[in-house]
Amino acid sequence: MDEKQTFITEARRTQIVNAAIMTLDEIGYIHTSMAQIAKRAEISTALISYHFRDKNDLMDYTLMKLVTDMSNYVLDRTKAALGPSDKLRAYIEGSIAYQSDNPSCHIALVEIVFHARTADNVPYYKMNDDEEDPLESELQRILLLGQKQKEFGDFDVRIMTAAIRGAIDEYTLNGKLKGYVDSQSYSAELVKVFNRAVRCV
Amino acid sequence: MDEKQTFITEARRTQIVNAAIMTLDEIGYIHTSMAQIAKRAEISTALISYHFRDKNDLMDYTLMKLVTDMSNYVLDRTKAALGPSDKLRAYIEGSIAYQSDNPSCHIALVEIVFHARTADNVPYYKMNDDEEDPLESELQRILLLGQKQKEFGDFDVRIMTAAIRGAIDEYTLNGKLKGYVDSQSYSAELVKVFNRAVRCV
Amino acid sequence: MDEKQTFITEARRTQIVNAAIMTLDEIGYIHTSMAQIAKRAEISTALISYHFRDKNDLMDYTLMKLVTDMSNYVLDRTKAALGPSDKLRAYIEGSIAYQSDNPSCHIALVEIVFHARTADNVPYYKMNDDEEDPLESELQRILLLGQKQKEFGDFDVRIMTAAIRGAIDEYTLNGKLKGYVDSQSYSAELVKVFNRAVRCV
Amino acid sequence: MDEKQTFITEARRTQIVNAAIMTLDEIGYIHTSMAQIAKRAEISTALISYHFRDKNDLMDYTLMKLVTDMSNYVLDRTKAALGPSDKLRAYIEGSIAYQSDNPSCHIALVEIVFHARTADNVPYYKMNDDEEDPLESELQRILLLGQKQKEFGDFDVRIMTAAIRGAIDEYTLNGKLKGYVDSQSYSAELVKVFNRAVRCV
DNA sequence: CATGAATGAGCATTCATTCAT
DNA sequence: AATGAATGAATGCTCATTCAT
Repeated sequence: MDEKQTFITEARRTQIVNAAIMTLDEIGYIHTSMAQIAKRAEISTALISYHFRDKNDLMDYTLMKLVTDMSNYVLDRTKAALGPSDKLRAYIEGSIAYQSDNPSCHIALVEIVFHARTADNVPYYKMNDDEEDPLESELQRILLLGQKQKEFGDFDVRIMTAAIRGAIDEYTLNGKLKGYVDSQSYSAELVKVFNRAVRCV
Repeated sequence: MDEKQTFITEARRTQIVNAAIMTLDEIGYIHTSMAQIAKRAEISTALISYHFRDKNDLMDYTLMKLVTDMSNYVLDRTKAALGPSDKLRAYIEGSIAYQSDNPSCHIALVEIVFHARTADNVPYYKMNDDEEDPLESELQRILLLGQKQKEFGDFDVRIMTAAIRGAIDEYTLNGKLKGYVDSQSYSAELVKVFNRAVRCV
Repeated sequence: MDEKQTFITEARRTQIVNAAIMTLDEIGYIHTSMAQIAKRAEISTALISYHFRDKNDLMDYTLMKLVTDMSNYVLDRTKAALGPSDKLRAYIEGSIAYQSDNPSCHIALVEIVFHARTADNVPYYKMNDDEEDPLESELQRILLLGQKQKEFGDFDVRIMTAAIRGAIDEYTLNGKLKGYVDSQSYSAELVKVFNRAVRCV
Repeated sequence: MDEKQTFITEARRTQIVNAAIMTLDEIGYIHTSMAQIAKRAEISTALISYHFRDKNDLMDYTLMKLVTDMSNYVLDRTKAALGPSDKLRAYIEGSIAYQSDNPSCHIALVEIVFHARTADNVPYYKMNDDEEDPLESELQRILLLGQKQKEFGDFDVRIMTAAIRGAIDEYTLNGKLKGYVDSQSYSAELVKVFNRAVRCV
């Protein structure tokens, strides 16, 4: 019985989170009200309040799920690749492929990150907590490995990490870019760019 | 008389826009209501409505001012630099210096870009209109010049532009980064990274 | 359960509509805000928004109810009367009796008709749509019947209809009149007047 | 000098009143704000406040002008007519002709009468003050004359007055009617109707 | 577990009016 | 005489949340 209830509860939470993602993608964070999410989930708003403490709780949970999904997607590819160069390629290609394969999810993720704020009103994108971002760590690990194996030259790993990730995210954050190149070309060219950047003479 | 009145009006508009920037920085786009802006400007909300058609008008005007300010700041530096490599350095250093010299302005800019939407609910960051971004054009011009003068190698200019700008913006958009490196170090390292990326053998 | 919920909702809507009628009568259309209606209904304004799409929706619904009520009141009397002359008498007496028996309702009706406007800003009283007014139709039917049965003479039915209805409404629309004659005398005299008018030699 | 100022003042008041009439006709009482009137008069709202104590004062003054205009229009015709029957015809025809010759004025008049309220919130149309309406008095005088000269039969003069005036006003207040008959036909038929009604055997 | 009903707080905006100039 | 600037109050409406059922 208890198990069954938990199962139902879990299913509901998933259903709500998926509706939240749809809503975020379709109408953006600002217009994403409990009512809009409830409409898409075909349930009442009160039921959302029942399953999540408040709107913030729902957004946090949704963000977590989105981050985890994306991480798994990319990490699967980097783990499978052999050697730092190949792993770097897998990282870049995987990241951009995720964006174009799951556009709704990536838009939802962006909408939350840039709109949600902590209780003290600190925006998520400014946050500097101790929680580690698995994708960031993975990229750092790849770059360090490359330096250790002398495949890569000398550079500040965290800054290179930031540069690569910024360049990757630009594809979602820059509407004009999408109109100019498809995701595969962008990712292929980015691999070349950072291959050069990483290999100092 | 007419001049004086225009002066008063212009001063008020400036005051309101500055209050809007403060508000966006402090509490974020979502909580930036007319009332909050008015509070910071120490005027009534009705006075904002008197000087701006509506909230959207105020936000657009504010965005325009922020974009223009930042563009001028960076363009002043790139125009002064000689030769593609130096211009590229000036572009990167200028962009990041602006962010750290005018943190409120840059946050306000980010808040508007990622939250504001057109009448058809298209987010500004997804927009793909014909209006050219002077900073983007300048960077493209610099890269083309470098290629023409054989100082830079062969690469897709628009993609390289996107990569550089993404890497630059990462400094504002990634809270952890700021905790790790100061803006000068980040900008210095970024210059090195893209110097290598741009110079193919 | 479903029935009960519908019952509660219907009761609330009725309560709100009645409060709207009271408000219209007491302070007139212009001052009839959601807040004033809510105050009289002793509920929150948000609850009105919950039960009606918007203010216009509430006003339309209220108007419909008022028109229906008045129509039923008068039509009950004309249907019961036999022969054109008697029906005409019943129409005039019924119409004026309704006004004096339900003064709030009739004032509310007048306030809506003369103040409400369509989305294109056309006042209801100027509207010329195809929807038929049951009271107007009934009066036309009575007059036609009288002509067919040679009880009435020759005249333009629609114009006579307008004249009779205008004379009836004058009792509500002319404050001085009420101070001079009671409704029964007015209605009795009107019957005489139009009996003569209708019976041409 | 004083005279000149008074002249200017009077001209301004007239200009404002005319703008008010235009506004009332075009967008209705509810939307007739000081700003809308000022826009049409091509002056500032403050100037309206300077020339009229408040909005109510302006509306009262406008109503007075409209009533006077219409009265003069009709009275000119009834005074010129000879004999009760002819005067009655002149009254009905004149009233309806005014409506169709000065549609904006008549609409403005209706809009004020049905929307404006005294300080104690009594609607103008319900008012029962001692001030006499020159048109009402004239019609009563005509009917009394007819009875005295035995041209008209026996009936309550004030009620007949109300009936005639109600029937006349119906032409403006009933949008469908205008779609069905032109004003001349309506007025001709009304003359016939009340000729019969007035002449008892 | 799920909902309809209900609310208080907040929103952008409009308005008549005032006042210094 | 005329205006632009300014305001407080009020408007219709939306929202996240609560609660009895």
